[in-house]
Amino acid sequence: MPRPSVEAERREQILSAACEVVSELGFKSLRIADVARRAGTSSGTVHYYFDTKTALMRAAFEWNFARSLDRRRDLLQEHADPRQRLRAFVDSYLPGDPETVRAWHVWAELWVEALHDRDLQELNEQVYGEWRRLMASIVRDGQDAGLFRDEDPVVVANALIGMIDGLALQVLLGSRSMTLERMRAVCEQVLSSLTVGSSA
Amino acid sequence: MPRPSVEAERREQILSAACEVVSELGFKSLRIADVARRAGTSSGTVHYYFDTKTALMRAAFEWNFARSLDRRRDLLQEHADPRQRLRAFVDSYLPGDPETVRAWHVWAELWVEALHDRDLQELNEQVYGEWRRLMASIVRDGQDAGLFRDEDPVVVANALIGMIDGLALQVLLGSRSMTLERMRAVCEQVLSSLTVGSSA
DNA sequence: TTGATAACTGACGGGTCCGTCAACCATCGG
DNA sequence: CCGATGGTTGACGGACCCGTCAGTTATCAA
Repeated sequence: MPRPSVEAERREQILSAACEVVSELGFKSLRIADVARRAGTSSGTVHYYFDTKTALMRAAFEWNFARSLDRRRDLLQEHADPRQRLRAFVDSYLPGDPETVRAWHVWAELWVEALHDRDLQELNEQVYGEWRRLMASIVRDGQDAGLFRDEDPVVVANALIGMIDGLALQVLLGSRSMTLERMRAVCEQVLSSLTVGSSA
Repeated sequence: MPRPSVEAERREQILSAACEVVSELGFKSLRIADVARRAGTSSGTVHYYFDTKTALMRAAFEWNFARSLDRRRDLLQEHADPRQRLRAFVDSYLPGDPETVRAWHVWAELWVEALHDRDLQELNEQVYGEWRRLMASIVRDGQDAGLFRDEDPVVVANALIGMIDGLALQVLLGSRSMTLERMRAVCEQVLSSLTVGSSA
């Protein structure tokens, strides 16, 4: 057995680079050579770890998802109050810091790519399912504590997630009528209308 | 002056074909030759009307938008009651019939393309502005009639549009947990929570 | 009929880029 | 020191496709 395996970290480097390039150039314009350069290696090495461009992108999408979850795992433990937990959770999805923006970009590329790719649709299904599960469970906690209105938590979660997706997209597009701050305001408004005894 | 101008209708044919191909294959995989074949003409003719692929796509996006507006223009006159008007408007965006689905596909491709293209961002800004203006004005009508809660109409419109965008995307992705019917249910729920005196 | 122009065609040049491959390097066990 | 194996490299073949262009057809005015 020669040379201690560097496979894990090299894969990581390449996937991270791939996400960066996708975020900057888009899937359509991504070249293997770009990813290689960004990862500080050669195109041959990229192909050594990922047979095809498709395989690379699929792995990059999965990696992007895994990291998104990781970044939020602790967050859910930090707040005992479901209202604050929900707020913090939603807040973590606002496309503010560069890392979150990058993740959103990759995410958006996945969506459009998945429109014509069954495998990626399956991946989206898992991701979306996980996200919805987390959101619905927070809502349920809040309702059990008598803090949120008594609507179907799954419906509420779907509505919130859909809204966040749609708004984030507009923010990412640099819309002047939907800036980060305005998105934050809309979310605040909607969240506070979820809590009991606040019809205005 | 030779041969009566066929420019207008030929452009229309090509743009329509372009939207169909984009919807089926995605922007990334769209070939000029595909559009030509779909339009029943040659690649040379496509280039006769549109200098570059980029110009073709930009025009196709604009055309898609114009048609979307046309399809809904009458709809807003049909219902005197703002509640029904809002419901019909939202309903017209549900990705049910093939034409609406196709329009959504094109729309989604525009989004992702626009992430890296200032010109397309500007186009998105116009479209989104128009949509938001329509939606907000319905909400305002409803509030004036004392039918809707007294929240900022623009915030409500943004929230609704964001939600519709996000949900439609999941439906288009063939999500098992976000089907057309479930999207319809979520929209119903949210819309009815807008009307006064309905906290459940 | 003839010339002019709009509309159209499809072959092809040229650029791009994926994936392959032959060669190379580094590190280990024996 | 040697062979084996994991890891790496970059050149290149070949496929793909945009945009050009020389040539063709259709329609009109004179």
